Amino acid sequence: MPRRPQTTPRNRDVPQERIRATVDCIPEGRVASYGQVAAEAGLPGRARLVGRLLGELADGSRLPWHRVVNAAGKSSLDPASPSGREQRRRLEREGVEFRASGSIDLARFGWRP
DNA sequence: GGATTGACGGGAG
DNA sequence: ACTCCCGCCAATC
Repeated sequence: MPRRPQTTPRNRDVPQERIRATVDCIPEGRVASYGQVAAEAGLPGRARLVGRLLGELADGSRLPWHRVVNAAGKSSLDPASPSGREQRRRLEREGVEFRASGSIDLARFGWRP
């Protein structure tokens, strides 16, 4: 019987491509949670896959990775790290406001597809 | 090939 | 708001 390839290089990229495409859909000035991105990509419950993917993006990626935050409306990066500050800088430039606690009001800035 | 590790999430207490 | 716990699963030890 022909064996069903489980994790060949080709089909490994399918979920990743769906996630990429979804992140690319988040409009300026809006944020989406990892779980939301996963669900929109047709991969409910796979929030961690979104996080892993974004973590592996090359520096020059044009994907709007900064528009993805966790379900609490906060960045999952260390705010003091270069990428953490970059994320906030980019979001603020798009008009996203941060509370003193560092969280974002998802009711106002959350992406509603 | 088992155990650990996460840019996560939701529920319970 | 916070801790603990469990489900999730590809990558890495």
